Amino acid sequence: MLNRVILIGRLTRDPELRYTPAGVAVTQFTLAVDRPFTSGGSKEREADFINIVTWRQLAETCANYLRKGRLTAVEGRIQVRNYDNNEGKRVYVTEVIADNVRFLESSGGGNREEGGSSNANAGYGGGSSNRGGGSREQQDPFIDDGKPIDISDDDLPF
Amino acid sequence: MLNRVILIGRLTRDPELRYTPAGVAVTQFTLAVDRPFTSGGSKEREADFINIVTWRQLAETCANYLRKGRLTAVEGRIQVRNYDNNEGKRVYVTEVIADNVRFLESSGGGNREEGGSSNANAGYGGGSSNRGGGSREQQDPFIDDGKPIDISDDDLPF
Amino acid sequence: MLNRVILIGRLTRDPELRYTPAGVAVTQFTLAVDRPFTSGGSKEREADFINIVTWRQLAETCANYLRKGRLTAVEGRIQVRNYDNNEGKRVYVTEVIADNVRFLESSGGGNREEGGSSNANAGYGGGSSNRGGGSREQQDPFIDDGKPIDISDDDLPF
Amino acid sequence: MLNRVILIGRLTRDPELRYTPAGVAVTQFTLAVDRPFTSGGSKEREADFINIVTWRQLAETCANYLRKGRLTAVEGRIQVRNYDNNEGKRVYVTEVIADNVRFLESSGGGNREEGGSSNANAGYGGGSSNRGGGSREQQDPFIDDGKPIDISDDDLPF
DNA sequence: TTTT
DNA sequence: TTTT
Repeated sequence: MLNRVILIGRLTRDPELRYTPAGVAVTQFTLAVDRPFTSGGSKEREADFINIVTWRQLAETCANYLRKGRLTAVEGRIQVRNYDNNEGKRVYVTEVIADNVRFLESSGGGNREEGGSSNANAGYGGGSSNRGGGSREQQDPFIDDGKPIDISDDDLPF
Repeated sequence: MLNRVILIGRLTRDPELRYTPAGVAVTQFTLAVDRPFTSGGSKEREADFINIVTWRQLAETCANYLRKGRLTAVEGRIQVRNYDNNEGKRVYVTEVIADNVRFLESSGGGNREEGGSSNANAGYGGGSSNRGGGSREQQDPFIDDGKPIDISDDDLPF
Repeated sequence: MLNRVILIGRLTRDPELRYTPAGVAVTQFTLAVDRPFTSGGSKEREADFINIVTWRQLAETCANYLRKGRLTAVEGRIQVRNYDNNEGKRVYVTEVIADNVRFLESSGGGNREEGGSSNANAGYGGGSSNRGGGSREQQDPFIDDGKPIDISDDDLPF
Repeated sequence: MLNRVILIGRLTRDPELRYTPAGVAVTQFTLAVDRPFTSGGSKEREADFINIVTWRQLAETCANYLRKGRLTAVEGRIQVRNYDNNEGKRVYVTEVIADNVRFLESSGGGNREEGGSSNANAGYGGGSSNRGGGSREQQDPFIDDGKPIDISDDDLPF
């Protein structure tokens, strides 16, 4: 009936872009979301590692501009898939299907692998527009203003 | 950093109340949340089955008043636990830790097991106040007004 | 950047459907959302009265099926408009622009004006399809199943 | 019943800290939240300017560390107050009462008034602990790690 | 101007 | 393993 999730956290690694056999772009990444407390006596801050999936144009934009370590806001819904693994056991997978992603940090801010970002973008961008279709020409949105970026998907079923 | 979930769906079965060795009440149930679309050519409405966990006073109230089939709103955060199963394989479990639950349907409305509700309440309520501590005397909130109920936990870590 | 609101409350009166000069449907209603506490010594439950605006197809469906007193979930974003009133003073108006509305109560449940619903629907529905265009033929969704209804707008700017 | 808001935007000015006659800290600020589209033919990005109110410890922390222009996430609920103005007319005020605020930018990042931040903090901090009570000694959380800060209120009524 |  |  109603299923809404909003998360802010950091990517645990660079996003992974793939294509379905029909050529639809899918990007997956994991968000580390710090818990609002420390458990037990531990001074260590714990986090939940939450799998995010994006589709189509949003997938391509995420693949182009998100990188490991970036602070990111994600809006979407929880989806629970299940499949039978190779031992015939049913496995349940919970993911957040994002329909709105906000890049809260420009390439310069707090990213440990400086300079890697624009290089990787070119690679991803080139590949995607050749294979997946639907990818408009994009510029690195961080180049001219340093402002966070807003992107949404078109809200189609997936 | 920020982790917020809001769901509306129906319980797939009666909630299960347990107690930790330290006597803390924990209630679990599953919410069936209809997806906003039908996939492929199917006319069948699909749902996500999302596991909900509540603690302490909120756990007792949920065990007392929620029943299979009831339309319910849940507010909380996504938590990902992992443990090693008996084959030494790491298993990941995703749950929503609820801190706010709203009962959107009184016992009369759309429930197939009419009258079962107040009976079960007594059973649960008696058990919980003996074992778990912290349970104040409660009346069936549906008796006198038929209004939805609001309950929240105290927001402590768990 | 990100602006998300989720409310559950009851309509303070029947929704009002209008049309812009260009023929676009707009429906407004107010949601009474009980506060999670009682202020001061008062036993009275207070509420916030929050103005909701819906557009186009969602507006027509809300006008057709929502009625005073109905428990309703609304998802949307906060919008702040301002205009200069007839004394030349700037007035600020805050509304929630809904893109998703869930009817949590069928016509039978908790509505004091029994039977008024289907009558009013016909009136609204007839008027709207004549004037506004874009309104598909609709049946009362409560007739055959008594399930809550899900409706969303098409996510266009407004 | 349920009333949840999540916003990400930038402060339009420095926050304002006041105290009630009873000595309770209240901080107000306005968040500029860019709309997800541009209206009409305009290339200008529009924003909603949303008033935020925080209470007690959260108020003091916001006053200490938030500054004009900072990217900030706010979680809370919509509240509608009304009062009669000096012409005897009823005025309605809509605000977001925040119970959770996340500072998404450290003092260095994207702030146009460089260096102003730590100075102002000291001023506010000193004042608040003298007048308001309840303010624990705090360090500038940005000094040692550059990570965003998480703060919540104690969830009491206000 | 407010709902249950 | 699922609800209406």
